[in-house]
Amino acid sequence: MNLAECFPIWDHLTDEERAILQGAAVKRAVPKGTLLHNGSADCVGLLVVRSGQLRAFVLSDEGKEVTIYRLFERDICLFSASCMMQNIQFDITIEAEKDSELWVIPADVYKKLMASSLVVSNYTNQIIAARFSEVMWLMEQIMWKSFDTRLAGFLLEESVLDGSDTLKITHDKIAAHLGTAREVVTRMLRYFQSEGLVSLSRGAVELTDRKRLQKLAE
Amino acid sequence: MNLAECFPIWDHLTDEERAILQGAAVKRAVPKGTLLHNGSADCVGLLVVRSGQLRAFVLSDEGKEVTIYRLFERDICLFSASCMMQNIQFDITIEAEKDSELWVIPADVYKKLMASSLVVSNYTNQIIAARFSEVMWLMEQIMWKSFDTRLAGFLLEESVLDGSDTLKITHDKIAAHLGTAREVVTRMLRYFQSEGLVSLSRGAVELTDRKRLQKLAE
DNA sequence: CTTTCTTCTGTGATATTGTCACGCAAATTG
DNA sequence: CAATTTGCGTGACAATATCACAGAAGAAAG
Repeated sequence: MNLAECFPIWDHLTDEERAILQGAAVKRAVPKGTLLHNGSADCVGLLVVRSGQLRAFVLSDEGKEVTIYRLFERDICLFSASCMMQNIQFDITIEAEKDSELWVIPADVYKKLMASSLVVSNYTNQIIAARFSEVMWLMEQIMWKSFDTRLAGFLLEESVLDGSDTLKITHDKIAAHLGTAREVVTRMLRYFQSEGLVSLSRGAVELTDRKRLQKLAE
Repeated sequence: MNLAECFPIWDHLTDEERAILQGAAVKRAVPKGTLLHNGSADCVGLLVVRSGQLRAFVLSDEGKEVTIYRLFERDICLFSASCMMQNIQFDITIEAEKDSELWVIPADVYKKLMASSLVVSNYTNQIIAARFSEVMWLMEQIMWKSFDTRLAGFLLEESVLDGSDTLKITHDKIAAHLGTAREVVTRMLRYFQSEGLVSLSRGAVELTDRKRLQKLAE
């Protein structure tokens, strides 16, 4: 997967701009679990996902987490380069959720490009707006959906991403994704199991009744 | 308050761009309580606050609310023109919280400007990033702060905005701002009163111990 | 100035979710 | 195989949300 395929605006760039991007971009392969960006501590630069999957989440002082969105093939992670926008006043953490291959584009290179290219600037706008939308969606979920609904939705989403009915995931991880406590997940999963929606085993959740889960998730 | 004073980038626009903006902008005065934008139902265009105060909030299906941010003099409200960005996938509602004077700039005019002016595009970026930051802040508050903390913070903020220690506000309104139920607000306020932090009367909350409220709000 | 109506507040009962404090069992390591 | 780590289960309790009222203060109507 080359850069051109990841940037839908590639065709609208000048030869010079393409050269700058191509010249500055560095390939990087990271194994599952790698921490790619840690709040305001670093400013690795723009990450472009060539393959694999990243997770963006918020970390509280006490170490609690909530996943705010995911990044897949061709997605661009701006917030690993949030230092280049002084108006971004929050910290996000990014980790590789699967073994991934990335392009890394230094923040200052992209910043210059944004400052000089209308196409890049407008495209960046689109990206931020898209992430913003995901966060708003999450907020509405957190505020107004009950936990069973959110859990059912999460399980279904995971099973789509994994392409399998049996999720290899611990209650702890699920809790971190949803921003709640492990016990809460355990209890709800047991309830789901008693209702025949899932089947549980150590480190795994098997979805046994997608239809009813779907209904729960609305 | 003219347009130039509201756009920090005014000096960086071409004469033509200024003329376009100036020609398209319409003054509008609205009384407190006016609904300026209602989800995806309309697309009034960009709102620029000449004076007064606006409130942006999210509305659930059941009619519950949370305030996500406010707009003051010189602030620009993009989301009343969110129709011009197809990546914005959420609905917010905007209302005048005080009698306000606005400039209204038609969405298509601004859209064209954004598509042709690097300065405008980058500035729009900044605005979105700023709003995004406010929403992220709110999310962290909702997720990880207890309700007494949030309430104390809200009361202090209100008293700054009103420039008074005695807030003319009902428990219902407070609940809508914070996205919770009226009873919850009532109970916490009673507790605050029993602790000597506030003094309550019908339709009003008087802050009697700012220091301890501040400490509560961290 | 009463009466009526509406808005705002208070409160108990109950449901849901979060927190704390454990204990146990399955894997993993030495 | 013993020791340790990791994941899960559970009861007790705290915080917040929901529901169902009831009463009180102010506004409107007569």
